[in-house]
Amino acid sequence: MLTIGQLASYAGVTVRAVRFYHQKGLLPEPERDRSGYRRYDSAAVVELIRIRTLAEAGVPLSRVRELLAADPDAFAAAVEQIDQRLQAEIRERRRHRTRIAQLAAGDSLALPPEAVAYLDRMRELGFPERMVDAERDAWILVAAQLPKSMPMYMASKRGQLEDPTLLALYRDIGTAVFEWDGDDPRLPALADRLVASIEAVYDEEVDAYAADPMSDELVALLDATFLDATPIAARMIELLQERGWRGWTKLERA
Amino acid sequence: MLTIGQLASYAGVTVRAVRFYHQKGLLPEPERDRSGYRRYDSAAVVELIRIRTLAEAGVPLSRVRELLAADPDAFAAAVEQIDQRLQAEIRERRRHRTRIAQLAAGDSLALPPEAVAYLDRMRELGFPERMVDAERDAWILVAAQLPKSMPMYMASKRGQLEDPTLLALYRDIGTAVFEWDGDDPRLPALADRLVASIEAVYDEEVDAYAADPMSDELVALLDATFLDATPIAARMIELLQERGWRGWTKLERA
DNA sequence: CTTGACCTTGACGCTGCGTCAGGGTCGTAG
DNA sequence: CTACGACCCTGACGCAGCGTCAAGGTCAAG
Repeated sequence: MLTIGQLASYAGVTVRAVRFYHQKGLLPEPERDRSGYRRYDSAAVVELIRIRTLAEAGVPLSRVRELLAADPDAFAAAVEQIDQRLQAEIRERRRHRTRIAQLAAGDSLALPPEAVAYLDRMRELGFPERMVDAERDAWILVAAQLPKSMPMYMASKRGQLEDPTLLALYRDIGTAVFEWDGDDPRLPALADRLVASIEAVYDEEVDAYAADPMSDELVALLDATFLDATPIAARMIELLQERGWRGWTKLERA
Repeated sequence: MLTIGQLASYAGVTVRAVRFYHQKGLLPEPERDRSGYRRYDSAAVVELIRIRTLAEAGVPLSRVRELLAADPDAFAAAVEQIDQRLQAEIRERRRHRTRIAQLAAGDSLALPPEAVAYLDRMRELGFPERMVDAERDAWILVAAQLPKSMPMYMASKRGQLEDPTLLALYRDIGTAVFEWDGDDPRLPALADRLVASIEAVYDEEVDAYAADPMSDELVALLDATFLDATPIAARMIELLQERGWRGWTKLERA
């Protein structure tokens, strides 16, 4: 007759695990000897090895109990289901791997590759780091809500970076955002240039964006981010409104 | 300013998760409004999305905290380590899949395929089911301790099944095990036949088994299984001893 | 004023055991 | 005979990462 320690070592599990299986009703409690020790026969080793085999195959213990008692058909069906679960877990891990592979660089935390490329292009063009950071944070918010639209947005933004007029405008907006006060006298002129560029592209862009529209909440969040980020925000929105454009993130003709 | 519910929905997590991240120090507790509600700015959304991105990539929360604060080099090293872990988990699931694939048939619970094949061959040859079951349980014990030796054991056993003399002996032992009493008068004659077959193969088999020897404990366990299983066991061991062979599972010249 | 949707803290539940704590028991060695 | 180390016993807490009540307070709309 075996003690619990011997049983456990034959089956390759810990003593604690054996007691746990007793508690869960997976393995029947054996007779006790006169000092209260559990005493097992060799059949218990076989049972325990069966339990361990299923458990090691990733079967939850609650199902192990069913499986040990199941007829061959039910057993086969259960095995099939468990295999499905394992496959799903493998797919999940694979997705995680590709995801963390993208995390190698700092920006890509929570951003798709095309957004990382866009931010890198901004850096190449000499935009200041804090402007890139602000853009990054805004795009993280968009990517979380509208991941499918990110390629479209990024293609559009990258195109704008290659237009010298727009590029100059962006640079100046960057300077204004980080260095000007809300009452800076240069703001109206900047608003004029911005309105001109909006009017040049608005009609085609609005169609592209309409396919997968931002929720009102996301628009409000991005507007709030802008207002939090710079003292010129409120004034700039006012100036745009005076010029016939309402909003910021999602501009509309007033 | 956002409530906890809005924050959570922007980041795609549950309210409970946000509070949990606060509790774990992953996300700083924000200001409260006059009624005690937490109020968040949009930067909190970005932080929360970062946390969620790492957590979804399978990073344990304790490491998420480090990672959010880590410099790029440490971050890259940590990412590498996490990737290793994911790969290991994938390999583990793959092993589990192959393992449960073997479980499709009942015997293969805890047995390698060659053992299943051996048991199937026994069935083909008309051995009674309970004898096959007894063999199966014994081999489960061996496979748990000496998995690498199973091909060798099974090759040996399968060879023996194809020898007509040994086959007849095995059938008769099976009958004796399940149907005779310990004092059956036919036992001495059966012991004579068994000894003859042992002596025919012992010297070569003993070398094969010596490469990866059974522990004394395993031998004792298998002997105990035999003694538990049939009333003829004790007498048979006696008769073998009279004929110069000690033991059962592991026979030695006395 | 009521309703229903939110917010608050606190506590327990889940898996599969690991790890004390605070005992008793066994076998062997001195 | 006693001491020692290696076992055994039960009971309880701990772990991750939240989900899910419980028992309230708050807010916006009708």
